[in-house]
Amino acid sequence: MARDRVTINDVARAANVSAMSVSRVLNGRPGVGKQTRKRIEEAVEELGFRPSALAVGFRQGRLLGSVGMIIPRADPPLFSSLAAEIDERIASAGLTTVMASSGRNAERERSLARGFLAMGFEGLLLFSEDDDHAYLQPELDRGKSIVFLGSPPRNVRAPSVLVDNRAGAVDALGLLARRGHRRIAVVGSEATYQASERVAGAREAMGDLAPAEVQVVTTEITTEGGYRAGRSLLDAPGAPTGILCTNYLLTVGTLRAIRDSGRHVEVVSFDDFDTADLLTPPVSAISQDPHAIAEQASQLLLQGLDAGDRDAQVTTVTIHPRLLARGA
Amino acid sequence: MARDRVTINDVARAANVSAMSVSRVLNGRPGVGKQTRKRIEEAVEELGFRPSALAVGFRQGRLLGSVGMIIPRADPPLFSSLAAEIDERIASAGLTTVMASSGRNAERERSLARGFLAMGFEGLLLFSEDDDHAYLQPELDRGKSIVFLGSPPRNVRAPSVLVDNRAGAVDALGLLARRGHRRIAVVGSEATYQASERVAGAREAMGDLAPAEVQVVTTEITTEGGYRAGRSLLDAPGAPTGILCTNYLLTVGTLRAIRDSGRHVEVVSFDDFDTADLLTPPVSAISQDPHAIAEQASQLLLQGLDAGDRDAQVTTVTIHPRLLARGA
DNA sequence: CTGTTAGCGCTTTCAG
DNA sequence: CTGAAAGCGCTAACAG
Repeated sequence: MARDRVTINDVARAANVSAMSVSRVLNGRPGVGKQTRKRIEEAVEELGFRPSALAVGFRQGRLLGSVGMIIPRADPPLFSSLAAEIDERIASAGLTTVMASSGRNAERERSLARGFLAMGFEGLLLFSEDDDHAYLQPELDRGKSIVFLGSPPRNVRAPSVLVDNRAGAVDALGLLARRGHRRIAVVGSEATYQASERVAGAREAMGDLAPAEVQVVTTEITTEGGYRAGRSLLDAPGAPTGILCTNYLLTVGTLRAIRDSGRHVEVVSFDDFDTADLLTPPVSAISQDPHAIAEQASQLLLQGLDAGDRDAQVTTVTIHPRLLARGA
Repeated sequence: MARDRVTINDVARAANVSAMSVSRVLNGRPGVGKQTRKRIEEAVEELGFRPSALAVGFRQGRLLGSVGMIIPRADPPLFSSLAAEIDERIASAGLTTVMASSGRNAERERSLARGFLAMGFEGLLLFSEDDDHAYLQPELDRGKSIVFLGSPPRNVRAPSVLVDNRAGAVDALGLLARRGHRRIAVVGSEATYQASERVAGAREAMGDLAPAEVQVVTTEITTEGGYRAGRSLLDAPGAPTGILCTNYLLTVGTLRAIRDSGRHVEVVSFDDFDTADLLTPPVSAISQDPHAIAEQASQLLLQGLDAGDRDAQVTTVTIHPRLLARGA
């Protein structure tokens, strides 16, 4: 029973009124008698009627109350905590954040971004790993509010909240050098914008660190990749005594490699994580403050939503990550 | 320019054809001449036309290709890894997973669940913390595929993938007892179904553990709550030597309390986490295998989507969590 | 307080 | 190969 969608007309018929009265009741609008209202409410309940958000959205030309957020993956702690923080702020502005993950696939990222906007979401938070965003020009022209997170918009003008990845990497190497390490390694990756910025930062800093030697190993962004990179560093002669890992997963893998090697190696992790202070020895970290990023991002997004048509100047916020020196 | 939504009619006009031909081209359907097709494609490009997913969905009565997933929060590692695993599987079935988090608020959870279904998603994965799901009856009657994760459907029949939380807690206490601990504590919470099941399991097991003494402390599910609970246990006389933490956040907080107290305490964590094996001493864990859960959940969901109208029997899959004994 | 009309953007159906 | 008509469910705008 009730296999077919129950429409507003079914309710109207059951309550012996017009669809308009039902609509008014549904939306809590005045202009319906107490009796009638009651009959309608009963009919709604009876039939299990749910207004089709699709029809409403279609009618209004947009889906009110929702913004989209696209992240590369749901599981890295940074993305998930950022997502949670942003979600909270958007929620307290009375909106719903709808998320999807691109699975680190640019094609999927694009179709999600377009899809969300086509579904009538008026705002989009885009944690992009794509290197061209020109395809979003039409939706920007149409006044959609798009905020880039973590990596800058390419070939398109839009507000963004960025992190100074290079500076973070420089700080991290500085700490290792200050702590007396002379053989330093960087376990990194070129797979994403963030990762390669960090590696680039490390490369830039190398010159200033003499007499310390810095070697860079790149690998895929997985714990396994980190483990292999760590093993290869530690098994070779002249193994490093200090390592910067440019990503959480690489940190975990490298830490396992260090444990298995039995050596004492100091690690700095780009991206802090819950248990960094609990490890022995504690792991120092470059922390991208999720609060700060979430705060800026949600503010920019909400501003963009309000802005309506006037195209405000495009804001870029760059956050300098903090070095959390632990141990020693 | 292009402030207003570009519609299929604008494209049709620009290309000097009817809307139907544009529609055919858009959907890759045959029956359009090469020349015409080309003109239309150019006009689409020119105008930056994007078909309104809202209009299409409305027309078809549903939003094809998407399923919804609701999680309590995006940041706990278990939810985020589960979300990522499920997303992957749904994606390889050619569908998109759209996520939202309830912020641990039952009201929000309901409106999201209804909202997703009202938006025309045909499937919903619900990681619920609500204790009544009768409100979903109408959508189930209408043939929506809803799969419950982690906690059972209440007052409604729907497939679910559950974890035997009690058994996990029993296993964990068993490990501590086997390892010779005679003063054991449980840091838990009654705030959610999962948490209270675990505490209940621990209470059940207490009798069988004599001569060990087991005390239970409940607190809020945050690292701070775990820290406070840990401190209160460790500062009191007869402090426990083994602690079961029934939730990741509680584990982190308790571990900090242990570190600060300078004591040696063995911890078992309900829910494994990346760095559990890297801590000193290593932290044993009760692991809810995200792969297994994701596998079952996505399968049930996809089955439900295919099922159409025939209401198959309602499947409940219960997964027995694994004890990962570490150290010692 | 209540109802009628019209149309949002798209696609199905049926004619040419 | 192409187009005209009709309608999906809902709500503004306008009667009554």
